[in-house]
Amino acid sequence: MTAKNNSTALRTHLCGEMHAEKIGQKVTLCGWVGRRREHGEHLAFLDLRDYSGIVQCVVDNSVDVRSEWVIRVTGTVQARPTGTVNENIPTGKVELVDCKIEVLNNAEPPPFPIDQRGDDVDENVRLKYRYLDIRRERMQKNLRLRAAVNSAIRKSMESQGFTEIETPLLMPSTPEGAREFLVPSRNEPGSFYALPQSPQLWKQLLMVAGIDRYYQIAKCLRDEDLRADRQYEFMQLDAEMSFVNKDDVMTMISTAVIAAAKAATGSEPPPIERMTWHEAMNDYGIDKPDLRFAMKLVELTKVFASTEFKAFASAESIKAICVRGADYPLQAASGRNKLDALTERAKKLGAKGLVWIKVADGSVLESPVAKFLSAKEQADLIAQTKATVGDLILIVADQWATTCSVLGQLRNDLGRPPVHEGPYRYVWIVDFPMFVGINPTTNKPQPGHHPFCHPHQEDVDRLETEPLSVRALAYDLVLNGWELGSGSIRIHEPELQRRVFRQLGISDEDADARFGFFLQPFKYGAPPHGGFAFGIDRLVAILAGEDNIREVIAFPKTQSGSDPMTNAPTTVDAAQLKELGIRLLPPAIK
RNA sequence: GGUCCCGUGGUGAAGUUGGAGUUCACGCCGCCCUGUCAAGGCGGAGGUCGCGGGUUCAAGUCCCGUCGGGACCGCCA
Repeated sequence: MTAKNNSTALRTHLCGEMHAEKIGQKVTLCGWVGRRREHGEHLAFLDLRDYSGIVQCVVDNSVDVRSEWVIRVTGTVQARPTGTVNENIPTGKVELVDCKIEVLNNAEPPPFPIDQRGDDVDENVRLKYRYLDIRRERMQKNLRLRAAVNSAIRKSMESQGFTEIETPLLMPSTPEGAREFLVPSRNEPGSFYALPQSPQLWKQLLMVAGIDRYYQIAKCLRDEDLRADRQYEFMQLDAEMSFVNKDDVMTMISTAVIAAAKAATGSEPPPIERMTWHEAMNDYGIDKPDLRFAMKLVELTKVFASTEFKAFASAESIKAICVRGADYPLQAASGRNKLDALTERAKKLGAKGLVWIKVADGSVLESPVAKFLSAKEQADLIAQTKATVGDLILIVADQWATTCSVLGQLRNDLGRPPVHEGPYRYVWIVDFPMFVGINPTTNKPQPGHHPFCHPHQEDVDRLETEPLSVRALAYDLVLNGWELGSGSIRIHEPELQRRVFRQLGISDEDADARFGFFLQPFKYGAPPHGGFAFGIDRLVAILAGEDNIREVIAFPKTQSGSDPMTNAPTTVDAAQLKELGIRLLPPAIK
């Protein structure tokens, strides 16, 4: 964790290096004054703190140093007297005595405690004084863990033959997908650069350029609303490689992710399992399944194939989740109010309704609809769900996609633990559909991923005839229900790319106008290639035991996109706007 | 754009059917204290209850609006 030699002109060691083997040595340490414990005229204990830890200094109580003052202490390392060892800190067996104190800087009292109690402070206050928040052990640990992850990824990628190449931050606007941040051009008033949502276009051009294996730990920017797992700006491991299939890509990315996880946690996760998109939707109702808990979707369509119950009679797909009373006693015992709320939730998510059934003593089904279900249906229901007394069964009957997604969301609502809780469950989701549904206004298929994904070779022929049945050579990496990243084999054949664009309602002329600079190069010998990108902030947050990426970012934005410390974003003066040829509209009146 | 939660000395909280800025812990300042380690004891300072309206004899408390923060939905190809 520390460099071999931490001595500088001002210090000989770090606080955290003060262990028993240093006893007898004269050392000089620099750091901040943590806590001060006074014991009469000629004795006080100071906790001296730097990033490596704290060490106790025994000083004369006449020394005037206070909370967070920056001091330089020269003293002798001594074993603590019998009975005064502190087992709770790594340096607890020793202390510094005969201390000479030099004040390097004094300090106002900090607005919040620079210790674990800072965790409970309003996050807005922490962000306003982020430089003090980062002094705390938690943030020091998180940022250094992040650095270790970055380093492990770089080592892994380089050892696998990848070349690190930086790509531009200022690029043309390509207004597909996420909203872009725009940067006005001074030399060409009225024209704008866009900041990259990802280096996608650049890295594919690097494949045309014969780089073969590219990677970059790249900053990406998206002007979309923020969340616990989303910031305007975020870091991605961005990679692309030539002459590969999807297994090559997933193998190499898995190697880097496993190396990062090992660097962060000290233990290597098992090989990353795979699941098709259809399996994920069918069994978990979501394309980023959280495998840490069961409550899988149970197939019931055949059970109710000839039911008298109207709500089930004509449904394409009937599925259930079983909330085990043994695992989720509160949720399974939900009263009428909670069950009504669940029903409302299901309707909001697109279901026509939600059927709830409680399994009471003697396996009697308690439900408003129990009387509509035959004895065989009830028995089969119990058999399929393996429900026992005290369990709650939630059933949705609808089109397949709706049934799955509604139950998948309810499953997460009811059973999902905080994202950082172990165990870590990585999973590759493969065989995503090329298109997801039809856009009602344009009557064209909607892209599942970006439009450069290569269709599955077996499905290319159905691109025009049955577009919704076409699988893409696309894959996502999921950890504990968070999408870490996604990738695909790209289209390298210009004609196939045009066919895909046409399916999306983008004419050849439109494609040339919007992506010409990108498509033109593919005429000059683009190799087959594919790649991947995954979010470093998300991976680090989970590995650091945090459920919010702000905790692993030095200077994050709030949920409304502002920075309480710098007050960004701010207005700019008229001269700056004039130079850019920009005139502001009056504020909208509500 | 939407739903829900939060806003009380520097920090974290409590504040009842509406009745005096009341309370608790930490921090801060001063004094005391020679083995503590989130030290301890005594004393003190510190608040426009986010802001603006309204109801009321009376509002931290009820109502409306607004600002800020958070969780989620939409959005994030």
